[in-house]
Amino acid sequence: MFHRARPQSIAPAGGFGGYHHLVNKVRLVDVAREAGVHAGTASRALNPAARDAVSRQTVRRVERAAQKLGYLPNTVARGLRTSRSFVVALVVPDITNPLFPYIVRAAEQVLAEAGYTLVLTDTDNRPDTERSQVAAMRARGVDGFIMATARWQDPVLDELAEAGVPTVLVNRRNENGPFPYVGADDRHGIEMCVEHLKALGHRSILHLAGPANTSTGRERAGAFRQAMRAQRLSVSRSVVDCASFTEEAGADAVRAALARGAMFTAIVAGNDLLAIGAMEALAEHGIACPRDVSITGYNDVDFMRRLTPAFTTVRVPLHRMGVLAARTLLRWTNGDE
Amino acid sequence: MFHRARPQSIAPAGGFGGYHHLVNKVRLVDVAREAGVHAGTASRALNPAARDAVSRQTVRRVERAAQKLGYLPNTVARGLRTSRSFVVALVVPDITNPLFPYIVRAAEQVLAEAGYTLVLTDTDNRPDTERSQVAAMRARGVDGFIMATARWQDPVLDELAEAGVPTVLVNRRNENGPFPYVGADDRHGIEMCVEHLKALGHRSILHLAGPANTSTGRERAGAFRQAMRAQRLSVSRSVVDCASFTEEAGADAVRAALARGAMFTAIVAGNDLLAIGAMEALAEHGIACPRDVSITGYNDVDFMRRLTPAFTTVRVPLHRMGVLAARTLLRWTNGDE
DNA sequence: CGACCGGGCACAAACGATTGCGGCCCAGGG
DNA sequence: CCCTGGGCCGCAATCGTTTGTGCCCGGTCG
Repeated sequence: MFHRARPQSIAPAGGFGGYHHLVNKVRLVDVAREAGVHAGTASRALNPAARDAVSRQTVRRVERAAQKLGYLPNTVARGLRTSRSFVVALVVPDITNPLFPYIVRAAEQVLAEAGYTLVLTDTDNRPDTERSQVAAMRARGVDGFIMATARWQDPVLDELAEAGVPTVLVNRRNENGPFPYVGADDRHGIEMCVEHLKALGHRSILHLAGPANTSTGRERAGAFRQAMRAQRLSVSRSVVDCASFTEEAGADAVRAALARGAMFTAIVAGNDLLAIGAMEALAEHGIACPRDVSITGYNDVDFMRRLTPAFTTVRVPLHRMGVLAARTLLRWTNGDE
Repeated sequence: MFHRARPQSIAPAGGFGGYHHLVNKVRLVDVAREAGVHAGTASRALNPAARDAVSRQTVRRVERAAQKLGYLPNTVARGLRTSRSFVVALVVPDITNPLFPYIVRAAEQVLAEAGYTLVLTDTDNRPDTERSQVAAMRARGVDGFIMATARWQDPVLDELAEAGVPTVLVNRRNENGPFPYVGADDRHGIEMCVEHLKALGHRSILHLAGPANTSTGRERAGAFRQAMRAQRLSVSRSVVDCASFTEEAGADAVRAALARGAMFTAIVAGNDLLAIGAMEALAEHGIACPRDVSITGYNDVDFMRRLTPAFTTVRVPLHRMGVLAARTLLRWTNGDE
């Protein structure tokens, strides 16, 4: 049950008027004049990489002047000249999916620390908005992309590859591209689920596979089949495909499986959301979750452990993935290697 | 229970090498040459606002040429000349707080549609990183800020106000500033909670108040007192402060209240997370949640309804808040009013 | 003593788009 | 026939920073 709050919007009386953009009027020339040198010299003095072309004292004078005037370099002008923006774009399919905020947050911290800025774009799971957003970011001159939206066959990634834009894939990857990929070892995770369920005595296990156009979907499915065989368990008709990584898709898949009379005592879901959907569908048929059927999830989204019953799930090092993805991209854009 | 997945990172053999930045080599001059006109003319032809200074046919020729060459205007150069970046910064305290992704997503959609780009910065609830991030964004020349981090007394906001940077507050606001604010009507929401609990027969109600340096914390507390008085219920010693909007703080507050022998049959929590923490602390004392004590939350964070027991909570129109905040900022930066 | 060298700095050309200004041409009116 | 006016377009300055080039000067070596 919930109550609904009234929205509210307070505007200051008299509108917005009265502000002029008086921000940051001090340019490099001003600093140079204050220090009594030419702008070019001031530029070198402030640039650690070119600082050795300037005398010790001049560096100090310029620094002091910059400090005094509160100089902030104009990133736009610099970007125009150097064709580097120190901006990277992070593209996610849906930021409200609790999986992504952790990645976003981690990447942003690493990038900010390195002097980069992160722009976020949410594609709402739509390939066409993904395409247009990526184009917009490229026009904006971002230094690179972290893509969390990879599909197994992904034209957008192909274009990025062809254009040679520094790009790192996270969480999902495409079939064959040149891009570095940062993700968890799904094979191992699924393996653990199957072993866990077998140890509990289960023999007939169903897998709810994520969409086949995502690497996570197909790889977990493949891992499931392999793990089942390794455990000498039957895999015939034990994998059912889900249209997307959502609760609805999970519920639908389970309903379909029940309708065709599938027999199982446990479910390995490709995703936490699928697991929740599965549980709901089972409940519709009077099947209780830990009692009649065991379910494992995937991702260990934070609230999983607060649910009743608590799910067994695979924890994915989301924070570390974000960190790693950002670092990998930085190594690339900074030209190391 | 959870299993832990091994992290994994796949780098393409041979490193990153082999890419050169051959992206978007076509400039306005190229388009102009293709169309047989001067760059200035091409610029006007492509700019809807200046298009009427160019003949019908020239516009067509330029457009065709741009299309053919795949011209994308260089946003950086444009930004340098016009001193507008078409970028707005959205500052959140913690993106993993499930409250914010909805706002982020909504704002980003509105902004993208208007040709703007959203840069996200997560301050990790630290005022100093907030300050430095805002400075960095300003140097980058963003057109405006959407701030979701407002504290009741907030020097960063004061600086933005003094500098005249277009800024809109969302979800939280500061004590007295000139900035438009978009949020829900907390007073009304809390009122509904109190009425709801009273209708259930509760007379001794405890309020877990959020931090006093946030508007949401203090306003909900004020609303609680007012609503209690309106219902002719006692408010003496019925408000207990929490250090932050976290489960731990909620649990601590309830433990403290129990320790000092507070009597209550219901709790109005300032936040869903506080509500969860409260429930856990009660459970420690053998107090069951819907049976012995009723709890209401606030925000209707998505998973609240999956918890057992399901909480009564106040749904806040997060999406609409994001939309409204973005629109408000756009009106400002576009100079309307 | 002249030539050479190199540190330290000024000069000016980029980067790519926008925009005020002025010139050209043609039509229409005096 | 000349002048004017307006539509259309080219010219060049401009945004603020980076960076290649070259001058100047003091010192050292032959």
